[in-house]
Amino acid sequence: MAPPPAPQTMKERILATADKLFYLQGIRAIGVDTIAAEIGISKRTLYNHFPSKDALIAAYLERRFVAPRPSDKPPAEQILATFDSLERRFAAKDFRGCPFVNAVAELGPTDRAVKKIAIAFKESRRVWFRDRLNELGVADAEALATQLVLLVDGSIAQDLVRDDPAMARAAKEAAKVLLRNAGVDVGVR
Amino acid sequence: MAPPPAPQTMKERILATADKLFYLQGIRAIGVDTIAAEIGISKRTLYNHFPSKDALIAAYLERRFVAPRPSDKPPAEQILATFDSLERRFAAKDFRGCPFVNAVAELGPTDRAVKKIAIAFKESRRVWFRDRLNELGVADAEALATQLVLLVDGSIAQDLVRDDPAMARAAKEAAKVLLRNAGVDVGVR
DNA sequence: TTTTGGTTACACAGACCTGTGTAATTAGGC
DNA sequence: GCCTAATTACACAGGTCTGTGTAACCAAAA
Repeated sequence: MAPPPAPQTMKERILATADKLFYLQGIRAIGVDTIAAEIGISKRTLYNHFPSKDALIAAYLERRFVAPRPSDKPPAEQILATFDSLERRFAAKDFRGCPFVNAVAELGPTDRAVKKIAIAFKESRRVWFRDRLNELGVADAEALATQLVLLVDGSIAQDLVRDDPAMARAAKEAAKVLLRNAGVDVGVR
Repeated sequence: MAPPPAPQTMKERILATADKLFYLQGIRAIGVDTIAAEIGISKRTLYNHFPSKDALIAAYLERRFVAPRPSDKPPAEQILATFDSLERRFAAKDFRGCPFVNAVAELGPTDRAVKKIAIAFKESRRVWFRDRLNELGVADAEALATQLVLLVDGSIAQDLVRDDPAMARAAKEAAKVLLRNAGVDVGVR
């Protein structure tokens, strides 16, 4: 039924390893040598698949840019589930904040390409919230969606420095207040 | 009346320059040579004042750690004014996110010293909100204070990638809802 | 078998980094 | 004038980084 485990292409192996190292230790902190050594390939092979480290960085971020899969749960539940999933990710010891925000923070105002991807990602998340809110018939879905992404990114930043998964719960409680204030039913208070 | 412009000590000049460069371009992106050259001093002089770059980084962050000055305005106003001040900072072209979050993102899980300072800073901000909320007699000041810092850090992260000062206004509106929900009078809706 | 394409080992250029060593120079306090 | 302390110029060690050049190798396809 399931297709046989697709033999990972070399490119994918490189990307997966770059992802792990870049995300956990920082993009500037990891050299291409380190990535190649981790896989056990030569640096030459890596450069045969990516013309430069910058290209690898861009591919790393693009690979992180996955759309949330559609759900058939009620929109309000979907929204709140976001924060539960956040809490689970915070609890994992390999959580290190938002890769897009981190990349922008690290690579600075220099790197236009990185910033562009980060903006697209953030906007996609905001739009996802907005669409769910529209399904709920919320009046100013745009504004509320923005407020919800603030809670998401705020809890991520806080957890990054404090390592406290409770930040996700705090964000969820705040989100409930905002939703209720917009007329959304989020269960008994 | 005003004291004569205190002749900036060498140490302060170094710190001020390190601050500008570290903050705007990133800590890893700036070498000590660059800092010395920017001031027009020799690298040797810099190392006479700071034993290592790590020490300079720590001093940079500690210098950024300034307590908000006490105000005699009503607590609710003080809280909301936080977001106005945030909006002004976002509008400045030299805003580049929270230096503490950026440092943690950049220097990774490696640097304990940096993380420690960042945690202390974030906690001090939370406590400041909590104290204002207690003055207002809010029931669960701890929880609400946490939610407010989420909005602050969320808007900072969003502005970092999107360069959109409106994030501060969105955070302020959300804060108003949360405050009103806690029984605080924040003016007519 | 021969060809082809990806891979490896390895050296290397050129740049940048942190940190040190040293001797000459400057400037202020006495 | 003299002493002291900071500063300077400058070289350099030792490390890291990105990216390239090259010749050998291996496996599978033709």
